[in-house]
Amino acid sequence: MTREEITDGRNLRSIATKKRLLEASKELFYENGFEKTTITQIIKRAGTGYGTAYVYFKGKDEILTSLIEDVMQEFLDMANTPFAPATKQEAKTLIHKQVLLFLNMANENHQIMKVFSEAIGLSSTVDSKWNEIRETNIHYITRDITYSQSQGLARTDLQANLVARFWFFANENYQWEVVHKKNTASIEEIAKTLTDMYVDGLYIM
Amino acid sequence: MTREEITDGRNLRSIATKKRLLEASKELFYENGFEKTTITQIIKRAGTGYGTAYVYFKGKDEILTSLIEDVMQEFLDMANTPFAPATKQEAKTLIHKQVLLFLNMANENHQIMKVFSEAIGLSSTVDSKWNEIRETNIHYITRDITYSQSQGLARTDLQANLVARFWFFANENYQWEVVHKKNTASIEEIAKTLTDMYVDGLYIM
DNA sequence: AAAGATATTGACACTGTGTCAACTAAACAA
DNA sequence: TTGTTTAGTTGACACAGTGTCAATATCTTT
Repeated sequence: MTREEITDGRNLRSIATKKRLLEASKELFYENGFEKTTITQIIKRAGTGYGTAYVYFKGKDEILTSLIEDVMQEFLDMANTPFAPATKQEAKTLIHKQVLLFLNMANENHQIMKVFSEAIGLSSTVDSKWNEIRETNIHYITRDITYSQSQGLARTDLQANLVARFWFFANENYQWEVVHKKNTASIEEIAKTLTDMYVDGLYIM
Repeated sequence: MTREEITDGRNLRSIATKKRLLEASKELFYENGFEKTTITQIIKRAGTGYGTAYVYFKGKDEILTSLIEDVMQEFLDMANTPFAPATKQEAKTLIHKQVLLFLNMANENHQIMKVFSEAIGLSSTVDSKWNEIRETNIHYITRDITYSQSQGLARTDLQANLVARFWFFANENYQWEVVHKKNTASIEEIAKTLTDMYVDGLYIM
């Protein structure tokens, strides 16, 4: 209820310290990746003592999660987009837009996403965060497919949740390719191919 | 040319030592995973001295790669299966069979595959090994799609290599689900859904 | 200015890796 | 058989990184 905005000198200092630690971490993660960055490197660049890092964060993991929180929220928000097409063509347009959004977000945040992808598998916290994003996305895709099926737009002989995973997995992997700048085709081309395959495979007519 | 089968007592002993190290490693990897297993644990179970492990392997990575070599070869071999369907229906049958093979192999070798998946991202050697498998598979899938396109069986408005990645990515992720026993549906159901979506999206008629 | 509260610090204990000089044991030569 | 060489084994050591905590510094309040 009451926003405790205690802003005496000490508090301001501690806020600044935490910020310096985060800034330094971000820089180092971008430069050398997550694993190769050590706490010692971070505190040196931030100009603090070793123990200070552990005052603000439980460890390297928590520093990273702190840094990626915003991007992850974007991903979660993006998942729940209104979807109520009346025709197959309309569905295609909506889905295409969605794929583009997804891939472009990956592209724009490729630096932090790269660190993120490295940390999946390295840190169980990051891992479960990504799984949350995954399952949330799949959940909403399933909902959209079910809707299309109920409208007679999509074939009903396929299980919505299985198709949803299929679709998300393909998107996810292309996303990582984009993040690592390994994509052999342009984002636009990728989006077009993915959408065409998907919609023509799932939708009727 | 000349197979140097020196099998004096010393050599036999060293072979046995290496084998013991591999056995112990396998057991521990299965029990506690790759990362949590330490060299000390391994040499204790193998009944050797600490340094001995480093005589036979450069480190934990090399022990693992040694253990997964066989499975990986299987994956590589599997990729290059004859594919020359005359009709869409025939293509569907062949592809369905292939997906089943892929997922079943993952299922049968789920223990070692689980360790494998953990080590991807943790070890650059393992990572690049998996990438090799990936690219090889995608290469052959691309070849098959191109063939189908040339036969007038598949639509030509989609880039074969992009579709191939799309397809492989979906398979790969389902494979990991199977490996981690996270799959929500049976292997048969998964294979059916994947194949239907894919073939109906890509093939004509 | 003394006391109290908060923030900062680096030395320390701990875990794990990889190396290497010393050691042991088998094979061979005389 | 014994001495020598060669192959195989070993654990102590140096090193790198983590996380903790008692001591210290700095700011705020009385």
